Amino acid sequence: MSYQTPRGTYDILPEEVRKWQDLEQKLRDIASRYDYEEIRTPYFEDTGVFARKGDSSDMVNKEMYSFGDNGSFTLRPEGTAGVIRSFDQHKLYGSMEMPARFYYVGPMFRHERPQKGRQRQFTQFGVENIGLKDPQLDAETIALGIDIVRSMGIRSIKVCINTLGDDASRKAYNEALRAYFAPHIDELCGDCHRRLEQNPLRILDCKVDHELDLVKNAPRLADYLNEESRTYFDGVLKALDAMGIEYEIDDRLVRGLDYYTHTVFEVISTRPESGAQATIFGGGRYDHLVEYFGGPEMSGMGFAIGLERLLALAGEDGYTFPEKQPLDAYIITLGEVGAAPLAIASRLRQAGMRAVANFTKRSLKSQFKSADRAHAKHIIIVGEEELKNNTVNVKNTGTGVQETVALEQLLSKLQGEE
RNA sequence: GCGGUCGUGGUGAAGUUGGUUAACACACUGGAUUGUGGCUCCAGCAUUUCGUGGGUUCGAGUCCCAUCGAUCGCCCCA
Repeated sequence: MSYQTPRGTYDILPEEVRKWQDLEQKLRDIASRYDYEEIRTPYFEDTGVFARKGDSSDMVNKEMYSFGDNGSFTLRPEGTAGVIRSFDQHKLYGSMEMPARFYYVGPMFRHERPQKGRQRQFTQFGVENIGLKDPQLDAETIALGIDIVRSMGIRSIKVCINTLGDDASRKAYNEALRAYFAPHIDELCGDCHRRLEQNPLRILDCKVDHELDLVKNAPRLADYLNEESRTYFDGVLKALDAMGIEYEIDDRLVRGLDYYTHTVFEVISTRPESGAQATIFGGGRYDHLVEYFGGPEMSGMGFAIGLERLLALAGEDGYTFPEKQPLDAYIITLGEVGAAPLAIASRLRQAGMRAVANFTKRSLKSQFKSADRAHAKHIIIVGEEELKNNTVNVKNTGTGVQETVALEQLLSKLQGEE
């Protein structure tokens, strides 16, 4: 019998785990600077949490892992829905200071064809703030994401931003788009036929049709924004300017989830190696999700970062991850020494040191090699002869100096050389 | 879901128009040095085996089909 990881999943081996731990530490530190607190929701929810009526995204329509009676449960394909569901379920709007600020880290699941930077189980870090609708908060949320990307040494990025406007603006625009495209439906691709009904906005960023003059000359949302929406967006841009964050306004940017209103953004890698999956993080404001899950009328804002992509870019951009911690002591043996190495290692660990004892009777040479590989600061040689006098030999691998040390003085000797 | 490329040991890989013995390097293990490593030298290390399962052939790692996986592009998105 031999098994391997299912398609689109992967093991994170110890050497890689060190990188993940480094990254997770940074995520928590940065989130904490903005006073975000972690929230942990289940890895699966009732299917309805994700499959909201009228959602046109592929993620919700054909990429979900559903199971149970009639597919009543679904492995979470994204983080926002679960957080908002939880916020409403526990009526946190009644007990928390607004805006409530949450972050989450964990696996997401989508049934897609795997590719570089696209797995079936992948990891996202995301933030959501709920209960305050203010342009400055939108800008601050984007800044948080950029802080994270920068902390991993990634510099080659571009911030793309757009506004979808409020309901009235969006409704007017959608009608204009339908009216514009309907007579030309034969010129559009199959996916866009569906989009015309469900969410005509998405025709604009269709990869198949975007070169068509028909699409290029389509009505622009900017022309349908009402005063309030326009002012809000200007406020966001001004706030970004104030922080010195450069951005590009992309009026084709509409995002994958249909729940967005007003600000939407994407931060992409400009390095060519990142391939087709260049988006590092993306998100936006959502005015109706809190209400949808049974809460009050409250607006929220958030984004999600793909951590696999972040780590890949950190490596490509030359970020150096912390080295494995060296051992304080590696204990090797000569002759018949019984359980003495174990006892010594145990004592060192009680004192808070990292120690490993070699239990094999291999040649000195190979035991020294093992000690080298462990990058031990000290090699303790427990020999049959010395043990009779209650001593061991201690070699400092930094200086190369070797001394005979009485057992009861070993600990203070090692600590003295720290 | 669609299209292209690929799949040989622990790793990187060589493998000619299908023809006895699957290079080479690194890593690993042991020895030279029977109580002291990081250098050097020597030896061992895929032995019904070339992702898996069928097929063609006197004969297949080399050809065909299927399947699983990886990878790149499309779609989608983090």
